Amino acid sequence: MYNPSKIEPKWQKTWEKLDIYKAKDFSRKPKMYILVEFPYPSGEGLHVGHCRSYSALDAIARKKRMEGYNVLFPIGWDAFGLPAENYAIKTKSHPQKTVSKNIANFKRQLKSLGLSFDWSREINTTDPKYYKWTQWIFLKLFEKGLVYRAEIPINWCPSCKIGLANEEVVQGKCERCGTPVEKRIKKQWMIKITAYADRLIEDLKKVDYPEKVKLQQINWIGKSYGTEVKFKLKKSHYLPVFTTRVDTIFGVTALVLAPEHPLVNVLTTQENKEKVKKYIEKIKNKSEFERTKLEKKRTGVFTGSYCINPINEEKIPIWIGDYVIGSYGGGAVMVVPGHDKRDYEFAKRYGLKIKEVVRPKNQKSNKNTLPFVEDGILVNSGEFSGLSSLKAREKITLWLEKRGLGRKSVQYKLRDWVFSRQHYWGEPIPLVYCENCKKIVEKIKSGSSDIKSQKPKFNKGELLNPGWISIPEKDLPVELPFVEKYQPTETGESPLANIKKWVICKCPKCGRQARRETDTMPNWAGSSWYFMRYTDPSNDKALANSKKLKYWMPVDWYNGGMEHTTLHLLYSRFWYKFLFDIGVAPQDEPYKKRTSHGVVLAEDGRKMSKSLGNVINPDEIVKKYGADTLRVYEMFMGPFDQAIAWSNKGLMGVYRFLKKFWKLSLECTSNPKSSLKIIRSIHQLNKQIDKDLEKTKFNTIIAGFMKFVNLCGKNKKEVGRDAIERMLLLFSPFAPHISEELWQRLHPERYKDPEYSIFREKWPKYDPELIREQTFTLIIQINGKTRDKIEVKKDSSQKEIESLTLGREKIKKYISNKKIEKVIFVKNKLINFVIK
RNA sequence: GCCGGAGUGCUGAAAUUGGUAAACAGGAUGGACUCAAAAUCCAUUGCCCGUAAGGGCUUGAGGGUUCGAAUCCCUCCUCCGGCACCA
Repeated sequence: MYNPSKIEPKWQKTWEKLDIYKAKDFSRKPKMYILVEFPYPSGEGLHVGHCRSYSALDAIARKKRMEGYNVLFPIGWDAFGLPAENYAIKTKSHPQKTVSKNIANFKRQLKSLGLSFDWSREINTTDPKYYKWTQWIFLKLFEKGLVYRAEIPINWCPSCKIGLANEEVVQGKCERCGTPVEKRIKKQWMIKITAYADRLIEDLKKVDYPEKVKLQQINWIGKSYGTEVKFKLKKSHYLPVFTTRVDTIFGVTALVLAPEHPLVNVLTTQENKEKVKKYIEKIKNKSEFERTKLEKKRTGVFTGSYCINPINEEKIPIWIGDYVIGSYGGGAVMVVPGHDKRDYEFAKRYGLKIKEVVRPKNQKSNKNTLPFVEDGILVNSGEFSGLSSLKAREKITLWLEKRGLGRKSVQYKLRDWVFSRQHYWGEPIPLVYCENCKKIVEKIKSGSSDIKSQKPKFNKGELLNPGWISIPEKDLPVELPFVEKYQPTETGESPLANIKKWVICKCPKCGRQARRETDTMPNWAGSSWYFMRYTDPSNDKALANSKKLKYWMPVDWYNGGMEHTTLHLLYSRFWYKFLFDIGVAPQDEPYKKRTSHGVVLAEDGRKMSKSLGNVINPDEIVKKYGADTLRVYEMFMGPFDQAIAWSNKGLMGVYRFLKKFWKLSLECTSNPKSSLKIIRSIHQLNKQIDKDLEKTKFNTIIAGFMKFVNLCGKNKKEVGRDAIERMLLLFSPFAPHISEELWQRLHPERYKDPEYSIFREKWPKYDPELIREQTFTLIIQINGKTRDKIEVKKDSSQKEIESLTLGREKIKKYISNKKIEKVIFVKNKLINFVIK
């Protein structure tokens, strides 16, 4: 009887004792670093979705070990962040406590699945020994001038009185209480990820990611090429405007500024002051949701000022409009109503002129419907009329460039990374604010004090952010103090701000009183470099030893969810590039190959959630049917990268299969040799697995195993030990417990060595000679329709086959007295007679 | 709106350098075993006509290329994912 609850814990214990999955730093074997996204240890426990991707990558890790690789397959905990904080608040227990409790539970669950993680390298982002290095990396970014402070709007829930992360805003409302979210301006730490935008796009060429992921990252970064045009204001001031369609510049009939544009006040004339003020007030009161989702109508107000179009000296009115984004392209747009949909609507609404300056190619008539938004041929554009849009963009930009009125320009949609959170449960930002140092830095900056003669030396970040001073490396980590009240505060400040004792400190630069930064890092911080820490998890001199980094990095295969494409995956690539630039990382890309898994939905097709009561608990499945059943089922359920609903019936099918296989292998071992049919079939399966596993086609691999077991079941007398042994070796990465148990029953003598395990065996190689078929099924078609098939000797010539097939009764009947027009012959595949 | 992906039996799905459509599993139906149920085993199962032999049809819809299309091209519909006033 197959009894997984008996054999599984037994082997899990043995494997742990043998330390069989430990990765060795440095080895003559080739290295293979296989990585799964480390989980956030939630209070709900392990999700069957974790099991899906972890068992799949576990199978790959196990196979690679058997193939002779020195495999690193580590695991850890991403335990900082809002969910942990909220869970702690909900359960009224300190996050430190809940996190360690949840980790213990997760660990037990992962171990009960028999995953081959190297537990000696377990890491935890909330461990001060770990986040010391998260803080260190932040300080390096600061030191190199990539960190700055900016006033940016955050999501503010007026009811809960806290700042919300974007992920917590659902359809413009607070996730918890449903109150519409407002924008509040707050000073935040920013990291200049935009400085790496080009490299983040360019280097995608070097890596093996799904095209979908690459495209999504490229779109997210959103690079567009265009021209910055300087519109003349009064007193030789200029207003720069970015456009990708400089070919339409003769059609400009207004400029529109974002409401938050810095020149709004200057440009508003006295008589328009009141109107503009009211308008901006109205915009501010609109929530972001209303501005983007509900109200697609473009509104605006005239400032009363004009500027001069540099191309033709035309006088252009300057407006303010809510459809212009402040943070993109300088926050100003040239309105070309004839050739842009939004501008057209705006112009119609406010009675602005509409000019046609581009016409479709091959069209001469004047009855052209505007707006015409595609490229075409320029008209009404002075000396540039007649040029194609493409040519005109080039020529006009050049014309402007020569006169100092414009230049080529590149814009990105990617914004800098908002790096501070006003929450408790995160890494403290290792900076202090010192009034005294601020004065000194300001003096240096104003030139009244020479930087070289200054006693305390300031780094680039300190000069860029006057008053903000780095904590010296020797004083890291800045530990998160234990507090009683970790709830978000009414003021929107981090709860750390209330701990006077912690906040007030000595400035490490000048020794005078200073105060600590009380904001913490976002939960993306710790996960942006964790894969490096696995190479050397307990190093206290560096984030990891450079030789170990050089040996293990880059990650050879990284699997994770699609939802991390534009956040975690982009952030961690950015940090790795930065660490490469300062000589810490050995390459400029962290992951060689990325694959992604689909989510596991509930049986009803909806997302699993406690409130819907449709959650599948892996513990129960393991208890009832065993870890092997769960693992194999989750690999079999469907294509790996696709979202799939759970099915208890499907799970049962896999359980039946394992039981069948158990019986078969115990019955068929007295016979040493299998028939050619059986042995050939297992070699074919061997080949299929080698091919399909690289493509993450786990479902077809499991189907292959089932097919083979069915074949054996129908031909029991032909099945021998040799086939079963090979099957066990092939099956072991997918269903490790049952395979090892049956292997032991086949080879009890080998297990006298206490160090022995099936996982110390070599991965079997298939014999290409053996699977080469002598015959094949010839498809006989008439006019492309299959009418007959016969077994034919391989490599038969067309002549041989023609005489063979034309003699057949069935074929004769079809052809009868009709004329054969053409014969199509595909070697070793088919013959097709075209008749009339 | 833009960008990406997909649409195949009752269900999850296989088949992609164009060449046997529906592998494998679930479900269903019938049968064996059983007092009975569970478990197990056997058979059937894309649809239509036919007792059968056999024939016809079939990969979201329509068109095209081809000896031959689930696969390539065009138009359209639907669903999923991402972005969303990015000038």
